[in-house]
Amino acid sequence: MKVTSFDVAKAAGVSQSTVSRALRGDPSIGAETVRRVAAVAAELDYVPSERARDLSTRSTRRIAMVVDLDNPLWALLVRRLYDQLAERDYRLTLVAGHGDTQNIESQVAGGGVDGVILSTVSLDSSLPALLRRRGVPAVLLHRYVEGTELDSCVADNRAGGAAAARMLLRAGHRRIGALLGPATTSTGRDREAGFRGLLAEAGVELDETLVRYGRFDFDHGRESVPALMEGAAPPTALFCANDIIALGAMNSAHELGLRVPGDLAVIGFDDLEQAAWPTVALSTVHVPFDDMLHSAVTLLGERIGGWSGAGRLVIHPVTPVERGTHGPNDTGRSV
Amino acid sequence: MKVTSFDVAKAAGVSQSTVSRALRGDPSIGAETVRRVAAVAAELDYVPSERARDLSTRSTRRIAMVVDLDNPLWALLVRRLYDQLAERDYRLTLVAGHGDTQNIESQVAGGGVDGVILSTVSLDSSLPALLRRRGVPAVLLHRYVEGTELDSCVADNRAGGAAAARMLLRAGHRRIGALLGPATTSTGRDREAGFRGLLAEAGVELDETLVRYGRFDFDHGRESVPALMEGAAPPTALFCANDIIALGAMNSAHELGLRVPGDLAVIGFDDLEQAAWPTVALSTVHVPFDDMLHSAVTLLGERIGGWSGAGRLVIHPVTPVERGTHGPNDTGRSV
DNA sequence: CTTGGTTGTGCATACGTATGCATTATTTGT
DNA sequence: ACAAATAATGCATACGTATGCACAACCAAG
Repeated sequence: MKVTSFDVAKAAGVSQSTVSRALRGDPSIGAETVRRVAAVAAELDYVPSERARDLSTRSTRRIAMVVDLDNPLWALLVRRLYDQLAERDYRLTLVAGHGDTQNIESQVAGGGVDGVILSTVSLDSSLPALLRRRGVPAVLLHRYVEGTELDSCVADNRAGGAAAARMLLRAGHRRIGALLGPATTSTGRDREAGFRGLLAEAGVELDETLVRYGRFDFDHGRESVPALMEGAAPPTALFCANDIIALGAMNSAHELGLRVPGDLAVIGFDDLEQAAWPTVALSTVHVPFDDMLHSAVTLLGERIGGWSGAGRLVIHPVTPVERGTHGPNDTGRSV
Repeated sequence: MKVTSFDVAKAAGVSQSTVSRALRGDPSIGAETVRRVAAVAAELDYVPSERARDLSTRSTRRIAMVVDLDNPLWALLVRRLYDQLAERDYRLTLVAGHGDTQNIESQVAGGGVDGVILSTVSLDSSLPALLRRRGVPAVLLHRYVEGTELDSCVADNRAGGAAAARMLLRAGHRRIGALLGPATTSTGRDREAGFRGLLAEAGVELDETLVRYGRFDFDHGRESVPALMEGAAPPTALFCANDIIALGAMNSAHELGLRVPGDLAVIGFDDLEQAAWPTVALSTVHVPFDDMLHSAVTLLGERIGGWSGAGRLVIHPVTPVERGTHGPNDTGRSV
């Protein structure tokens, strides 16, 4: 039924190995033979079996990306990653971090992919160790795990947290709240550390009743704001650990009839496309995802190429972006 | 280096075939043997080679989804599709529709995937024909191509276009503009046809100078509005062929200092998550993507199972969603 | 005319699992 | 106690490509 390289070989009057070599551009095959084989292959509508090739070459030219599909950020990452990989002739397979561990492990360690990009591991995940043990090339993206020997590409989240705090302080805010990310992720911790660090440095006290931890999602922002604003001494500004949380917060503020930033200033982190939309104009911290992905793919490529050495950590600089949501309070509510 | 089923066999004192059967739960293997083999396999940290299995079984348990990564809608589709496939123990590989044809074809027809979901084909794409010729199970999602024999799952775009028009008419609009999608897609055409059809039925003339065709993206909306509103007789309402276009239009209106819907009413199509956000409150037409994906996966599963028959077309009903952007004009500008 | 080098092809086998069929051990029926 | 049925396992091979090595043909140099 299906046409194989043997069929092509027979029709072209050569051996199967010659067909394989001719079609793959092996220089040891005569020009005339290459032409004939190519003609016959086209004639028979022959397409090499990817499955057989994968087994024979011990490579699939496929990369798995482990992501959290509930976090809208992944769409941005995947879109860019896809092109980066395509340039190097790699395919992309998606693996959701929320699946059962067993399943995830078999997907990344069963030889079905040449490498793995991890963008969703929490600090205590067993995945990095597994990948190392099995010798599967892997890179951590947007996260890192201490003690692992894997390469990591991250943004300078600590500096970004500090930059966000600085923006709010400059706008005159002193009573500042924070909607932070999960403490189980390096991203969450670093952004928090940078933010707290700068406030402390500036001698501004952070009221812990105005600090909430939660997931990196819309609902965290949306559900936290009402409680915060109904307190006795509500904040005049809110640091959100990423843009999604910030968008949730802004929407909640809108529902409560609060003006942003007049009644409540908001600042995010990531600089999603939406943040730049006129109707949003979210002040945030720009993360160079393109650069991060580029490094990640480069590092992964080196590992796949056989490079073995200590795990490297590439930290990408971030840039504060002043838009319209971090401005001063105009209610006199501030200290 | 890598541990194979032969290694496990030797260590357990059985043959390779017994290992294979034991680990896959073949009932013809004795309980005691299964136990011993499983123990040894765990001991040796054995993981079956996916590549070898793929070749041997002529199946990869992998589905390719061909999408347009520039359209934010794909993120929503993929997220849901992933879970649907996971339930049936299938993996997901992404294929960008914007890549070069050669590459796309080899990805879907090289035997690397068990089936294909096409969500980005234009009406003249050669992909459906290719897949049929090679006998690769495939389903069209959110699009259809006339004359193809593939199964298709779509929304009732025609009815949706009509519903949108009806909402605008009920709010009193008579001078209506439209930002339509590409005429090369069934989605674009059907939504347009439904919209035009209902206006004609209601005896309302559509001024062709207020109609613009473009891509299903943010910029289409954002760039079209200024030109439309600067004309001699600007529209009081705008039908956008999808929510992304509508969001672009709303942002543009915001930049021009126009109130929505007071100065310009806007209506979208798809009902993305964002449309329901309080700050957006976009009136739109709900498309049941979950249901569509469910049918698509079901149909595809049947095809993979060997079912062969005429191409089926499943049309899913849509629901108008009245939010805050389609209301009446309050400037007296209307006819 | 011989030797050594080059070029182009074929042979044989590896990749690691799944599975049809034959084989042996065990149980059941009479 | 013997034939027949059943249960458990091993043997051999298929899946379709890539590739190391041997080989044949041809050519140039001595």
